[in-house]
Amino acid sequence: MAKGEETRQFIIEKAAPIFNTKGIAATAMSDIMEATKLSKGSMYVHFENKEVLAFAAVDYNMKMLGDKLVSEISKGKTAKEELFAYIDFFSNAVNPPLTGGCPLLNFGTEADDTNPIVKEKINKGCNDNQQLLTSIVNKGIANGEFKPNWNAEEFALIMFAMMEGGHLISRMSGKNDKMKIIAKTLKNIIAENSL
Amino acid sequence: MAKGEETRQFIIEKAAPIFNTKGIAATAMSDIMEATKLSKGSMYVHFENKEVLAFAAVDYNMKMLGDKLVSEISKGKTAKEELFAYIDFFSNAVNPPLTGGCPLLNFGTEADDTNPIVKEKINKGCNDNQQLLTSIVNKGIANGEFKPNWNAEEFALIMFAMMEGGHLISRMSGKNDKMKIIAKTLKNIIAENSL
DNA sequence: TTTAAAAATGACCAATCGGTCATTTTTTTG
DNA sequence: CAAAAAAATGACCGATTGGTCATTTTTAAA
Repeated sequence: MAKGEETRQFIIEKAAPIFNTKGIAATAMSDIMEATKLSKGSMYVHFENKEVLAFAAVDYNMKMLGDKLVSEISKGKTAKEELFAYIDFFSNAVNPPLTGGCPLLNFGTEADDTNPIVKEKINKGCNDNQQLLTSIVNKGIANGEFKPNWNAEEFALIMFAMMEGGHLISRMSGKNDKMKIIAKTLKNIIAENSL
Repeated sequence: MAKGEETRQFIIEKAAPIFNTKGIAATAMSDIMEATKLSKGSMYVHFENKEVLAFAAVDYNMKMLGDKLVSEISKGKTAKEELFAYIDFFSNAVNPPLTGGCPLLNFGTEADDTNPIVKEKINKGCNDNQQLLTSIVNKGIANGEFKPNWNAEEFALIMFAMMEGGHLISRMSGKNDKMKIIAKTLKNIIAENSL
């Protein structure tokens, strides 16, 4: 990797958790300068403005989360184990896999009325998550693991919505008890649809 | 109402939807000045600083939403109708009852790592919503409307989480189809637990 | 090793931020 | 109606914002 691209990636890595924690509007370029120990001029060598850096940070956060998620899911041997791995992966909202919590929730609520580009990125992230869940359920149906009449898309939607809502609730309370109940409920639904 | 209190309320009313749309950090006092057509000095007669105004705006948004919600719910004659009214009330995320969408989602995700006071306000809002749902279900159980073994608290949690998650999903897509599926699913669960 | 290109620097800029305050205007009170 | 109190004004302040650019330093190519 050329030096320029190396620095660019380094800046994104340092900026991503700051944007995810403070939000795009509340994050100043000076915050990134402090985190990277780089000068202001250097930042603008690699990013034409703050917005472009924010876009890259949003992408990076989503990719990191997705990679970690896929890595966890791939440990499951059956469709059921994969769904359980998904649930467990997001079940600790107090100490989430990403600094600042779920980027879909964070950037989505900030962007929804102000930033159509970020909004569309998050929309894609939501759809990707649901499609991932849908495909796991459908695989399990094809496997003979799950009941053939189980509505995969509908379950994927319900599960994703419940986990995002649970994430919000748990982060507000600073406690994980309600997320645990949601996880348990989802696992029960999966068990009910297992053969 | 004294003139001072009148102006104070007027400022809050104008500021509330702006904060709920743009977020606390991204809302400038100049935005409020423009919306109220009041001078900067006047703002600081009624609010010692922006943070205090933001607190008042958060409270106002939550109270407005709660009042509208209670007003809708009170139209229901049975516990089941009340739950359905709750669902319908929040089912249009594209044109939500409050400008900017759900303040619990908006302020919660902005405040979670940066503003403990707002965070606690939102935490209380989440708990109040769940308690409201819990009490409706318990009333229905006492009524003989619902199955006596239905876990009211657990359902309240699941329903609230699903609606918040659905709200996020629908606002990102700009479409209401998935929120409708969530509403239908919740109504099915209620029907299954009805006698 | 020389040289051209890329990267890094930090002083500098205009605009905007939250906030203050002496002054004027309006409202309330006696 | 007069006097006191409260409310409203807008010029002004220092700090910070995102962003620029001439200059220096580092890297890569010949």
